Amino acid sequence: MSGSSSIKVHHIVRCLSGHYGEIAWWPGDTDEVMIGAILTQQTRWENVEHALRELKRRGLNTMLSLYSADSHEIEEAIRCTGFFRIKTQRLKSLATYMMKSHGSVDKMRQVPTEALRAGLLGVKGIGEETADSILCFGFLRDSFVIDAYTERIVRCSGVNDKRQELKSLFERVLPRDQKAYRQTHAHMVEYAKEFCGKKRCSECILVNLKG
DNA sequence: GACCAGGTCCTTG
DNA sequence: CAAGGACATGGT
Repeated sequence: MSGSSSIKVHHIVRCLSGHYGEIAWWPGDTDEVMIGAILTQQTRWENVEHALRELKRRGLNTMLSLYSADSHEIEEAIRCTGFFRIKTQRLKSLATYMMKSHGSVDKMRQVPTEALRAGLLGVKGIGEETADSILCFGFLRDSFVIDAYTERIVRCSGVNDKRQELKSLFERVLPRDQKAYRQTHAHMVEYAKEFCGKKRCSECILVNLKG
């Protein structure tokens, strides 16, 4: 919470940026980011990609189409992502929120970030990480995503704040550049997958990537 | 077969 | 509030 944590986070961000540079992350239009954000919950991205292709093949890759789609068909398309029944409900809930509260995805673009975030969090099945993913990657807002990986990485450096604290910490440290928000999150995931196996996280970032 | 994956919700203590 | 279980398929 103090300056010490800010410096550590700043250092991590700089190290990762220097190590990975600019990388492509989470392509897709706003609808597909919203869908992918739900599908990727506790699931590998490769499985999500497969499901997204399957949805697209059936013309179910938009909020509008999901709104009126047959739930069983959605379930079939996203089965490979696991939790497919509950995720189908969540997609339906998000599509319903979009329709009832805004009328279209384009209308959502006009909503201020905080209001949109509150609306998304009101949807059952959308928590902080999913909401921030949608805001950051789908609507290009300055809302940093804290996931399990990010939490694990900063913990290796002795930053033990909880997710809500981490979010504001990162948002204080990062430049006011939306692209930096996206890149930094991408770097966190990339690094964690490479070095932070659950078993031995002892080799922390400061060791693997010497500042 | 065991264990984990870019979470979230619900129930208990 | 913290902890534990449920949701489910696919890869190592």
